[in-house]
Amino acid sequence: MPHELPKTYDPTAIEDHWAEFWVRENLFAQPTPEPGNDADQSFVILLPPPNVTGRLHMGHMLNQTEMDILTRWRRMCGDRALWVPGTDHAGIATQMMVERQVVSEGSSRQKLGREKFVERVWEWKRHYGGAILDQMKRLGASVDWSREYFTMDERLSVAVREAFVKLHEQGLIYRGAYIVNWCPRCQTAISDLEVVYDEHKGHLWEIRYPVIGEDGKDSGEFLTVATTRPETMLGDTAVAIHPDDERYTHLHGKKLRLPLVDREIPIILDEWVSREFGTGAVKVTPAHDPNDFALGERHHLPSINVMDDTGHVNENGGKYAGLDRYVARKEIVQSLEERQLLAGIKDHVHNVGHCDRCKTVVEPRLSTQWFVKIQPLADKAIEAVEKGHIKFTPEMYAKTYFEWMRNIHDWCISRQLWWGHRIPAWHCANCHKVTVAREDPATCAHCGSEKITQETDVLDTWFSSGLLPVSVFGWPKISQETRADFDAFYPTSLLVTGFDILFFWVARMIMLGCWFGGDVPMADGSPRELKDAVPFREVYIHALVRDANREKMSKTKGNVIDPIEIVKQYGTDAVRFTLASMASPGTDIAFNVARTEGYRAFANKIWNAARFIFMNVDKAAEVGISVDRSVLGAMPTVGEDAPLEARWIVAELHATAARVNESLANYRYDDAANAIYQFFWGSFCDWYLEIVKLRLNFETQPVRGPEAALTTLVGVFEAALRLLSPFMPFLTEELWHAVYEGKPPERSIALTQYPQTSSYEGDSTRISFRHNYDSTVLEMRVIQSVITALRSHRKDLGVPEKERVPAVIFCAEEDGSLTAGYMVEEANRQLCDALARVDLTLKMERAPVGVKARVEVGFTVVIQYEAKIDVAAERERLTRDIAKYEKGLAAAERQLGNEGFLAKAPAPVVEGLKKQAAETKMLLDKARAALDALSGK
RNA sequence: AGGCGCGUAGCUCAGUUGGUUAGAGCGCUUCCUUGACACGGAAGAGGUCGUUGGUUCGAAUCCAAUCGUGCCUACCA
Repeated sequence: MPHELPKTYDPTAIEDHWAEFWVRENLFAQPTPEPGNDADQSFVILLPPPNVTGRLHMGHMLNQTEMDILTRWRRMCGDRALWVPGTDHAGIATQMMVERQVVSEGSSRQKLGREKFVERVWEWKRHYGGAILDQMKRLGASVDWSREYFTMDERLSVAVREAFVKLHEQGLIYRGAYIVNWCPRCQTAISDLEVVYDEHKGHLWEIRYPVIGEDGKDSGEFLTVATTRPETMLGDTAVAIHPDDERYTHLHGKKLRLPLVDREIPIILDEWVSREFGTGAVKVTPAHDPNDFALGERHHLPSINVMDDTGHVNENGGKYAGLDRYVARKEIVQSLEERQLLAGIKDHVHNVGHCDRCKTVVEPRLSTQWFVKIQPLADKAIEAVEKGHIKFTPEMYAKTYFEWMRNIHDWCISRQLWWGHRIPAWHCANCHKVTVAREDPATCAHCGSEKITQETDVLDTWFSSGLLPVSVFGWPKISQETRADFDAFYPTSLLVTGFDILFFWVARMIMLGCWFGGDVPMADGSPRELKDAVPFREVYIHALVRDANREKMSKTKGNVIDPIEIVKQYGTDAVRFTLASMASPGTDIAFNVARTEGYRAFANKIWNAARFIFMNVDKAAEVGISVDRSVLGAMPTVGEDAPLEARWIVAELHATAARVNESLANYRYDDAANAIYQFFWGSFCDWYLEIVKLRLNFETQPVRGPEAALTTLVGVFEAALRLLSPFMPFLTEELWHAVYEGKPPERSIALTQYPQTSSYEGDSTRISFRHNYDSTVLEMRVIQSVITALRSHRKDLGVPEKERVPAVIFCAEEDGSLTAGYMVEEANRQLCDALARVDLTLKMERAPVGVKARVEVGFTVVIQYEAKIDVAAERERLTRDIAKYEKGLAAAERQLGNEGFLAKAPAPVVEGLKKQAAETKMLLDKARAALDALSGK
């Protein structure tokens, strides 16, 4: 069956087909292994769950490309590879989205009521929630779709409830009134990490608070405070000054009358107050500021909440009640001014916190919330990394991790939302105590009353996603029958994620994983130690994908690159390769489509190499020669008697495979990708294919030569496809199937063996890669440099491209015997003849002076061609060369004359430099002679 | 305010423990539509490695200072 491939590679024509094929065939499903399997053989990776409302962006694509490369690589290396996909229910984002939808229909969340609204969210999720995973399917991510999770799934919800109840039993969950970041628009508490600070030009209002005299009446004196949020004064319960502030010593023990509210408040002394800032007197509003709250605790001050859920002044605000916080601010400032209590307004630049989701200004607010007492969990999480049970790449992120973990605050886990895991706590109307339970209780655990109602708050989304590494493998329901997954797949091998997620997934998964993973005994029944309780053994952190100008992508700037669009234009493989080749650990990726264009060209190059190969396979078939496909699938080998190019390309393939395997083991996707690129294009196509063309003359040559050449050609190509496959799964899948002409030994290239160099050892009739690599490559390099010198020289002389010309290569004694040794071989001279289009003669002597020549280390070539020599240009070139050589030689001689260098530098370095100096001297002499000869004319 | 990075060719980036003449892709110049490929081939040009000082026989690499630049954390009213 002849191969029919179009001249240009068109990714769109094949990618959909294979993407569907991989999913349909369930190719990457990793069934639960039989008990007793070695967990060390597993490579397990959990997709950091994208937001269910999300669309795929470049960051995801980078993240997934890296995971897919590793997973495909480990799978092909023989590991039990498992990549588990899923999505996160994303409490606030999803609720917001559906709420907007409901409002656009003229209804509202409140009108629908909790139950109906939650049903609406589920409905939305069923219809649109799979978008990002569908995109993943199209991009060929080799995940196990049969294990797809959603954080609100029943089995994962069981884990959430278990974790909550357990932490509660352990005394690590408490409920209380504290200052939290409150979003008045989302009407929920949000985490510190969901608050983004923006610099904002505001004001510092200075307000005069009347001092109350001994008699209980205003003394006529004032204490001036400074504030950026004057409206919070309605809730002031003190004013604080520094105890050593001499300006205010006489006010110690006095009271003030809070303007507009007429409340008597004390002056308190606290060293926290900065004497330099503002007026040195700070109003204290414990219900609306975390620092003030702490002051209030220290000084036993009451907290007066003056704001409601929506950011409006509440009934405690007297006549300002009902006003929006900014309207209230304006009116309060005006009232103060009218009463001459405003001492001044100064411009003040400060940071204002905004809700990460909706950009509304966050209101620090006292409210009753549920918290996790985090220190015990953090301690374990710190220990796990300190002891090396979890390794970070790049290492510097461990520092960031420690920094954050060591300064951690208790975790506010309650959210005033409807979409999420509802907190399993019931309040009793009778005894007012709380019942926390695994199963919904009918009565209060304390007094037996039936008048109990479930807590309305839900849990922070991270509470559930942080549990994923344990929960996706069955925790907490680990029994003798159900534990096979956990035994085989926990701890997972690796988490791949962006640095911006360090404190979300990474930190939380480590804390919760170490805490609950340890509950599950090992397969042999022994207790699980911390090193095996960790959720993953390694963390690889990648950087940000920026635009071509290194700008951060953002919707407002309009510079967002949609990966799907780029994929449509250039093909998935090209985009993947772009990301991989730039994914150097710790460096942001400036995504430039010019580069993707280059890798599309690379794909096209391989495609055309395949066309060439298939063309020859077909030609061979016509004369009855067929390729022995039974030798494919392993690492190609050749005998010592094989022609140079065959020995060389096989040696290069082995070297490349070694480098790629090593690079991937160190997360050097860039090194790995570049090594393959260099091999495929620079070695295989540029040199090997050009040479092998000479061998594939089926009509005129004896059969054995072309047949052997064809076998090596196909063998190396097939192995190289496997090497490239994790990076370019689509192209390689297509061509690999074509190599086997529809009768492949596996369903997919992804299930074949990854090229390894170790398989090359042990067979003495074959050249050993390690043993012969150097000599083969050296020989080839010499041939290449001769060919390049000839080509270059042709250009200098202006020889027409197609013209075949006589040439002489001079290898004098002083040049050493290396080149001469190789050029004595007729086969090698023939290679030079063919690739440089010359008729080459070897002369073991010095090149004649005064002849236009090309001088190289080890040899000189002269092409016999009548050419007009541009004397001026030639002189300029020689002069430039001489200067370069002189400089190099002087530097080398200076160092060689340095006794310290000779005494201390290692011998190979000294030897190398000596050799280099000699070579440079030779080149310099010849260049000088040539210049003299030129001038003599 | 603290912490962490980065500064190498026109652009985007490699350069692992200091060691021979600092690499790649894209872009650029010249020539070539030769039977795999013009998304191609061939040959080239292009860098005092931000600056200054130090350690060393030897520094892009280590140290210090300095300039520039980016990010993270905190959030003094």
